[in-house]
Amino acid sequence: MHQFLEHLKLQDQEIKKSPSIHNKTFSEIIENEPESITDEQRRLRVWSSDYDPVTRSPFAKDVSHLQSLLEVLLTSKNFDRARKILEAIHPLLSEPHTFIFSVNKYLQTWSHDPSVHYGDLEQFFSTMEQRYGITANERTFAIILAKYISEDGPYISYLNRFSQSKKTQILSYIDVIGVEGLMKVFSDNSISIEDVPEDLVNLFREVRNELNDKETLISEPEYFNDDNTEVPTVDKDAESLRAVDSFGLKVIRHTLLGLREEADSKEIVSIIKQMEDGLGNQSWSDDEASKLDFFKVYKTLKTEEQREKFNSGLHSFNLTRQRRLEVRGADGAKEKWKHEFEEMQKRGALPLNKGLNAQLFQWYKNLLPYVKKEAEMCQKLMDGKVSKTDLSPDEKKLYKDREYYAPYMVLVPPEKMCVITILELLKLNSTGGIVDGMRAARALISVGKAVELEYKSQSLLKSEIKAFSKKVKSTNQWKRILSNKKNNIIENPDDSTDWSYTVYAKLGAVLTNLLLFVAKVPVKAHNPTTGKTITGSQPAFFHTYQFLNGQKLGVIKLHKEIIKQLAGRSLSNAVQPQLLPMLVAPREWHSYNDGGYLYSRSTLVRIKDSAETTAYLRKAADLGNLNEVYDGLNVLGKTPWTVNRRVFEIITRYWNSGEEFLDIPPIMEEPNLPEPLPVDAEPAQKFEYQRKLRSALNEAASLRSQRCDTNYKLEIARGFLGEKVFFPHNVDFRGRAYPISPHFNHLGNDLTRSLFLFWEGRELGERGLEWLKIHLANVYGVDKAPLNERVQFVNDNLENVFESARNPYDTDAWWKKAEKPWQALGVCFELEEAYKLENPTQYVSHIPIHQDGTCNGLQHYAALGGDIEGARQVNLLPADRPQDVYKYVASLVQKRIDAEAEEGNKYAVFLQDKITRKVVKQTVMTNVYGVTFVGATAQIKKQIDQYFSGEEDVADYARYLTMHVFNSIRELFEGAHLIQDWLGDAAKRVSKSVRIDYEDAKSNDGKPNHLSSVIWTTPLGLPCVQPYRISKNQLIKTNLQDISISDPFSASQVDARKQQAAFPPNFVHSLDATHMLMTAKACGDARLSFASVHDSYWTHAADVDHMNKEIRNQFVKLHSSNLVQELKEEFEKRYKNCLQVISISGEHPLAKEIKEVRRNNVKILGRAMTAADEIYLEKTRLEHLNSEDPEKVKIGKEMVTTVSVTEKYDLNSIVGTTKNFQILVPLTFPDIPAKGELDVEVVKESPYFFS
Amino acid sequence: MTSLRSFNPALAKHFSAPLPKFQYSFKHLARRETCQAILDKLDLTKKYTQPGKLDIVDVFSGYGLFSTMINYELKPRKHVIIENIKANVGLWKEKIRILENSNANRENFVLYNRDGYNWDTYEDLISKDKLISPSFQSRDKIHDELLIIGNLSPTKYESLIAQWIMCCAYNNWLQKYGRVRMLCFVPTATAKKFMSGPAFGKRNKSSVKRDLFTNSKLVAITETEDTVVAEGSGYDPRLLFKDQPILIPSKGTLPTNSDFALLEIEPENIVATTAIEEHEHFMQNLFYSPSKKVKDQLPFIGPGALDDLAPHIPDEIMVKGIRELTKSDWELLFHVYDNWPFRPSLLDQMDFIHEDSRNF
DNA sequence: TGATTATCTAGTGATATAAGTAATAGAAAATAA
DNA sequence: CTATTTTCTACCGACAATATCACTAGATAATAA
Repeated sequence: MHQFLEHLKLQDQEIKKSPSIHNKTFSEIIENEPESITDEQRRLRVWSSDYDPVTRSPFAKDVSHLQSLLEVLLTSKNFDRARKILEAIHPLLSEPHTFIFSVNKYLQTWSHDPSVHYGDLEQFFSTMEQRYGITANERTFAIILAKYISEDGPYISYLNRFSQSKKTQILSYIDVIGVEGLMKVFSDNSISIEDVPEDLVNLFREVRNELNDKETLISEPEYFNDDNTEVPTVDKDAESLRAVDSFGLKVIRHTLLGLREEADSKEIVSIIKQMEDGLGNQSWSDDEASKLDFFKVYKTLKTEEQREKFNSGLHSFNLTRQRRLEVRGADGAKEKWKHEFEEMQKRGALPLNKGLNAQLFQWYKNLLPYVKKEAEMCQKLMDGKVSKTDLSPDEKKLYKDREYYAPYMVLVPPEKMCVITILELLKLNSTGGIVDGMRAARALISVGKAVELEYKSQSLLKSEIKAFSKKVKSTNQWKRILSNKKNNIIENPDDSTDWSYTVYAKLGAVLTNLLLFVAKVPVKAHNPTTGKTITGSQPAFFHTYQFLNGQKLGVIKLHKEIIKQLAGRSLSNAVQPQLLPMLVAPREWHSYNDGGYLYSRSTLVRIKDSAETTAYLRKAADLGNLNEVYDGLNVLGKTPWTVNRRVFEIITRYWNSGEEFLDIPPIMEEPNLPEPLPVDAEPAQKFEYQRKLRSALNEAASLRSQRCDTNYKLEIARGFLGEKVFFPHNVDFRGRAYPISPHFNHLGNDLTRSLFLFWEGRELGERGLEWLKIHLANVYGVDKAPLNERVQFVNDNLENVFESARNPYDTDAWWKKAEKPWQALGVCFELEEAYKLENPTQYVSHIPIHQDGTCNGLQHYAALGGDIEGARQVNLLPADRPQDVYKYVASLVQKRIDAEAEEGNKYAVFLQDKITRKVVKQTVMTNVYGVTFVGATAQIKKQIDQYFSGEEDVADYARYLTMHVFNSIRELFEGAHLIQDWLGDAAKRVSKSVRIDYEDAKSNDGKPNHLSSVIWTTPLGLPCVQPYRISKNQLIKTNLQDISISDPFSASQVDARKQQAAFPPNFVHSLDATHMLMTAKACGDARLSFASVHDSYWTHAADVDHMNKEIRNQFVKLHSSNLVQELKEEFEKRYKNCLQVISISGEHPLAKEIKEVRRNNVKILGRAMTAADEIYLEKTRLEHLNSEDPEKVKIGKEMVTTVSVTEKYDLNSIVGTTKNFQILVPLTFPDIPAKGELDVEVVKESPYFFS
Repeated sequence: MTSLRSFNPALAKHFSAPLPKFQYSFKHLARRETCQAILDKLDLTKKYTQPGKLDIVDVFSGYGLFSTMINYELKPRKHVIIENIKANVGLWKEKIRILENSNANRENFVLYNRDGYNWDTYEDLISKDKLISPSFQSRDKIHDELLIIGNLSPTKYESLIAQWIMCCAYNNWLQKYGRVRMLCFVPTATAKKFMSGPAFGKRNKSSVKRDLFTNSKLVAITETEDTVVAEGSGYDPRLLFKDQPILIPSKGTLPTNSDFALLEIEPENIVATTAIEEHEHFMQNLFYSPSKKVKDQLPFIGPGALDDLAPHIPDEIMVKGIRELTKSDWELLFHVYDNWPFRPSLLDQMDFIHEDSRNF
């Protein structure tokens, strides 16, 4: 015992600080620099639990910096520098075997250099082998093989050095060897089909039979253009659309989407021509391809065969467009500005309020030389052509800064960087709570990230071009040949390294600063003293700061003139083209970071700052645990959509009127500002004035941002009219799915949702027609009646429906009174069309029908708790009519209040007749999210405010009412609350626990660190890591201002409060997400079109019955096991090596015993015991107990620690007395609440479970 | 030590009782000797020569030793104690009870159980409850019938002292009756900042405003614990030299070892104009980076400010650091700014974060 | 030349910034005595 | 080790404070031996 305490004394000597390489510039890094790094420093650390095989490298930040430097230096062919970086990486790696990935990266890029020969590669590798003891993997061999091939070396004999299985693996690296290379290899007769990877067999066959279809060879892939080729725009259309333009609907189609490709449109146009007979007397000319309403054509097709052919032709056309969209988007924007600029010049004067685009082009022209110059300076610096010696201190600083970002500045052509900078700054207008401006930090980061995105798209494109070299067939055809290949063929998923925030910020700051410098706007003003009108130009952007509760906030503001020109519109081009909806199905998810768009990387899980989440995810992906998640998401991604043109036209008309209509806000008028006060007004009045002013401005800003947001949605929708579109999805950390494309997606409000149609159609049938009607009733607001009554409701209103469809603009049209009017209108159109047919059931419907869970969170809680009464209220039990929870709660509240009113309670008397469903709804909903009493009171207050004239104290009434609502909810969902409480308690214990690890436990203030997040695994295998930690801020100096961002690499303490409060809702959400993904998979397997908004599942009317069955089956399947019990077991495993702090009475015998142990230890230690010390001793004890050495075990058994003495006691019995003595005990979890009698199977028979 | 001439013997027993345990982050003078020394230094009897006419508004007096002593010295017509912290209200009720018993409260203490932070308190004090009715006096001199005492020692009340200073400029609140002297206990950090002169490291916007709108003295400071005070981390040395503040022994405070300072603030004769509001923004913009020079900070004044204003500003000011600017420098800059046609409106400069207030 | 000391630098932590706090209440965490 | 004071108050999608200075440790330059 004594010795351990002595050892503990030694531990006090500080561990040496690690070097910080992450903010060294490329030239400051020398190979092998950190030789001083010890194995101890390099040791892998754990995140939340040492049970999980998920680790954290202490140098992750440095390694990531070096890897990104390596990549960009290689791209710019600085091989010497890159090599230094490469060798600097090695000592920082906690797992040395991963070094091979970096080596391969170097090797591969280096091998493309013409001056390098295959001998050099082999030489280089053997050097590395000797120096670092790494072993080559198949990719390494593939790289060398590729060099052999390209130099016509003896590649076959090289390949034949390897065993057959190894050969096969080497050949599977298409991205390295390239299709052309593979063809060479395959054409060699010594290679047999057994050597060929399974997924390349097609290619192999193709090669061996190639002679048969030589004529399909074309000289080069169609998109293989240089960056400086012009992107065609269509003048005629731009002209004819200007009228629309003035209403605020700009057209993105011809700049972003209609990058017209003669070659590619040919195929689809010819298909359409072939089908002309079936299309009546319409005819199509070539150049109309870009204006085609593909959906309109598609709908008219009669046979399955036709449709298949059409879809296939369209796919090929769209694939090209999608590529262009992602890779060339920035050019499109520039061309549009240029076009308008030239038009303006032709017409002479440049009117002030017109021609925003021309203005932008002017900025672009002014900005370009500066950016070019900056890039040149960076290049010079990297070439070592700048001497550092005779610089002034200021210049030295500048130099140092430039040295940091230079490697990243020379990657993307200056032209593109200019466009990106302008677009980003305009896009961010009015974000982050800043009116007419943006947060500077966000702006800089965004610009930096946008450059990165551009660079990555470009390099992905380049590597694709390399893989499919020029001489092969059109890429599309090859892709088809290779389509059954599992992995991404154009990229190695291992080597994606994000740039650091420092790089984003510095790069962004350079570009932003230059733009702020050059961008001017013409102004006119009256000089108040002379009365003359002055004209001149002023900076278009203005860097300033704002104070928020006494905190400084860097801000970039836009000039009023620019704001005027934007006039509450959004800039269509500003939507990152890489993130628009897709024209082809997204790439399937194959890995945690591989899926979605073609040329930009998305992650499976949206991660805020948590490297921990990424680590867990990566591990899960490596273990193959995520496949079911992929499957579900892939179903969502494969659902093709189109825009509902009829509804769109109606919306546009109301939108263009500029007036308020339903949920369309009016065009902004001047905000209604309060009258200014005299200067010597009382302080109280002044502050009141400020308050009013703020609220007026806030209101105006809300309206405008709403209008702006809607504008974005409509513009994107317009761009995709008639198109077949897809939405790539990913999930939040709980597994809930979201479309990646912002603004316009089916998760939007009523207006947005009404624009969505399934591309595929399904004949209604009897049931489908009924469901269509039920859907109408639902969106109309009649969703609490039995299904037949809902059908009846629509039947009763059929005339109204038809009338709505025929005269939608009527002032008091029926559809406008619906709860969700736009969607109602959509259904009206559909029904009217259907009834035009003799037999409406034969109508081919495209509209999605929604099935919503009633209080989905509570449904899961009820299933978890087996709580029959709760289950009944949320329709888990079969019933004749749907239960309305809100109404029921309201009635419970009513009962309570009535009772108290009897007794003369004045609150009760007043509120007696004011208890409605609406009053309680929000509180019931948010109750699942753990709303507190105060929060709920605020909600209720808002609801009952209207009944008060001002004098009475509304808050008292609200509080009173809230109390009853809370009690009623608790009474009704007793089971749910028990579960909720259990989850909360478990989360609290975890987030307040201490790992048995001295280093972790030690902290400055003597209190133990709490480092364990709540982590659980969904039934589909997705690890959920709650990302709530106390963030540590990192300061980045840029030449615009310093910015602080939370350091994503810090492993700081958990935010216990947040962990606890958020766990119950997060857990339930992870379950509903699981349910959704399971249902998606099932529906996908049944080939239904499927979409979802968390707890609302969509499909064709005809397929609703089928989907409903799946919804119920999957729910039962999900809840067939005791999920809470499993969770508890998972927790017990994961946190078994953790201690928790509990408080007991100081008088308790255990307390006395512990005091005794502490006293003894203090004597030896010579200082006060900290919690960390106790943990250290306990850790030592456990190590000895678990040792192989019986001698050690013996010592362990004899050791007495503050923790070991607690083993004799039943801790649960101690808790409860006066608590003032804190002790450490092993982490345990309370027993789970007893499950009720509910058999989940019954939901299979419950019609209103989802409806 | 001289006699405690200002100590009210009637309260001797009261102040000999054990000190209250908790102070709600307020700090107080706890020794009669210290208070006496401060009162001697303030020499207020010369400034308020008509005892029968003086009203004292005493905010957050708390423990109240200093209040009772200043009361005993000045013998005011009314001494309004504004307090609403339960424990302190109790203390004051006790004091008044004692005084009433001993001499019918000839000290004229009135307890006003309201929140001293709230502006309405002062409004009601005069208009509704009419405890005092101050006279409007000319702004040529300091008001001699009204005195404000405020214990703003909790750091969170730093905003209050800042606002009280602005009331001097805007001639509102109690300052509308004339230039009313204020005696304020403030945290040491606040005193160091607010009392800094030009070029001192802690010079900030508030200290400029203090310069512009008031004539203030540092009356007393608490003893610093550590003998070694780093350069620039203490008070402005010129200030210490000029005002020769009384040193409050660290054991003479309640709670012990707490640090604070006493300021005597006399409003200057300022005419309230809208320009003052604009100047506030002007100062704020320049003070974004207080270590930079005027020429570096001018662009933050508004779009085009550097080009438009620079020609009107003398070079020697342009190269001065923001903190180095003196009162007259600032006045010159204000003048230039006032004449700039493109100067941004108050509305444009308002710091404002839009919050999404949408709910279901 | 090697050792020692002065000087410089980057990195870290603390503090200030503005200038209504509160219209609400009750538990939990933080902090001071 | 208690009592008081402060903090915070609904989940997710959705991301952010910055300038300055004093102080430290480690690196570099300078100096004297």
